[in-house]
Amino acid sequence: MGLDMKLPTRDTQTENIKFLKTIRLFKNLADSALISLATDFSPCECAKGDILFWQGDTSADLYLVRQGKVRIYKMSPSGRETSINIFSTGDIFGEFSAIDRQPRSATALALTRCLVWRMSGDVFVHHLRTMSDLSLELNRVLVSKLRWTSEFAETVAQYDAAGRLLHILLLYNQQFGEVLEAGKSYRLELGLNQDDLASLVGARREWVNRLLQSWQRQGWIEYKGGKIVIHDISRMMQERDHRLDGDLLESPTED
Amino acid sequence: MGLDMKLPTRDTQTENIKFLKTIRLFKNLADSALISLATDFSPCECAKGDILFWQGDTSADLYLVRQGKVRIYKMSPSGRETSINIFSTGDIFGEFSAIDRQPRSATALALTRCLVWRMSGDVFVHHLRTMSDLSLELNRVLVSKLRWTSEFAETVAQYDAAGRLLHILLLYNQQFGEVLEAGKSYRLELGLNQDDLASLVGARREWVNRLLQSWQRQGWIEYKGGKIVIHDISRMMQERDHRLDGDLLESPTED
DNA sequence: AATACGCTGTGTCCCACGACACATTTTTTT
DNA sequence: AAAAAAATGTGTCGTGGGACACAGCGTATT
Repeated sequence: MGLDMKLPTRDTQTENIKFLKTIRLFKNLADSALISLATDFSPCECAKGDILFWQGDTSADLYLVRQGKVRIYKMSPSGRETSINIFSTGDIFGEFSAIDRQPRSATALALTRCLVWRMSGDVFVHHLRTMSDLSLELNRVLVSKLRWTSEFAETVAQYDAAGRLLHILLLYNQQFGEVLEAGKSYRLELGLNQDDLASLVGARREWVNRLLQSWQRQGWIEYKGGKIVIHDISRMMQERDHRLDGDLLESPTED
Repeated sequence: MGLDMKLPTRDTQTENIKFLKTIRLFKNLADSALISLATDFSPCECAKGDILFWQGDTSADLYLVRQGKVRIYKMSPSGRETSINIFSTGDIFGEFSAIDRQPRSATALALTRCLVWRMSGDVFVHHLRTMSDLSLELNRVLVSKLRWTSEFAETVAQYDAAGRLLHILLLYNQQFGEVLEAGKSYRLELGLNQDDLASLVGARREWVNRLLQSWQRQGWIEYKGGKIVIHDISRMMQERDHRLDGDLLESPTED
């Protein structure tokens, strides 16, 4: 969109190594290991709108985002888009299929023009096998994802629709929100319309609309064309927690 | 409860090895590796109702169920118990904390008298570090759990309460159901009362009761004191899918 | 400029499900 | 066996939120 700068296609080796060191998965590795990894990544530029892989296909490459944003999404059986993840510089994705050779569970779409590094799944597994530190760190990374995902899975059902919407917005804000005033206001630009949001939280578009409207009227957020400005994040978090099943009796909050 | 047989406290070494080979995480390992693992597990008998670890504590042992059932559950902030998982013979749990040294995210409770094998987290990590096959297989196991959990997280919100209950019952049935007639009827003994089921699916006990009653009246299941007999599993699956958001328009099923 | 299509706002109706209130049954304790 | 506690069954009422219908709007297309 507004990104018109040149993508860095010709980094020097030391720059590459420095970059790899910023990735959690790689940060504990020796330089020699990093060099070996770096040579097995092949840079690959893609245009906005390009598809890196499709849900269901059997490719098994691993990707590392060097520049830009990639969106991972899934189609539900009813054909609606569900579950979103946005990866940007420094994030790794596609590792599931590299590791277990199962078909892709989602589609990866370049949201902006971007530069990604790609490594074949076989090569990655080879590195895992030979670098025990890498494999161990991957264990840790996967465990932390799993903790997070389980936490999420276990709590979704405890929220009502409004709680789920707040929950998801706050989660995305943590990941992608641009800070306007720390602990207070943020800008979230997900490129999701109300239909997308609705399918994410398992609600109807109309209801999402009404919720957003009402929060907007309360002055907590501003919603305009997929862009959300959060004015009072702590109020939103409070409201979300308030909507946890069973919490409803307590805390005599009047509005 | 009805389990009065002796727990096997003194298996021979070959029996132990044979047992370890039935575990997905270990099944590809060489015998020498298995022997080394087996000696680092210490068997540990516990009574029904014993707590193996508490949510929040900093123990980091890994457990392998040799006999019996263990339930993993969590307290929501509002103090309600959310049951997450039930493990039985051959299942491994507690590996998260062993790997990342974070506090336990849930409590482990022995549902029956059971025999578990325990290994210190440090020792386990040591094995991971020295057996690359083990670490690799752990990565695969974690990825498959992640795929499963994400899938679950993404779909829960799409079901109504009845759909979620069906969904969970069918999942548990896959894991623990005793086959009465393949593809038709099963017996499920979870040791969960209606309150537990309700907290699992984010519904009220009374509603769960009404749902179970109604399915019972339809002849699909039988519910008695925590034991569920499924009479017509395909009918239940059909009903569950029917309740997936967005599927409601199609399939003119009359009942 | 005109038609069209995708997104957003809002009203109206209605049912799935939560809240509360008890009755009844089963299990546990003494 | 009696008493207490836990779990289950059922009625009544209120509401969150889904279904449907249609009215702006904005921005692509011709």
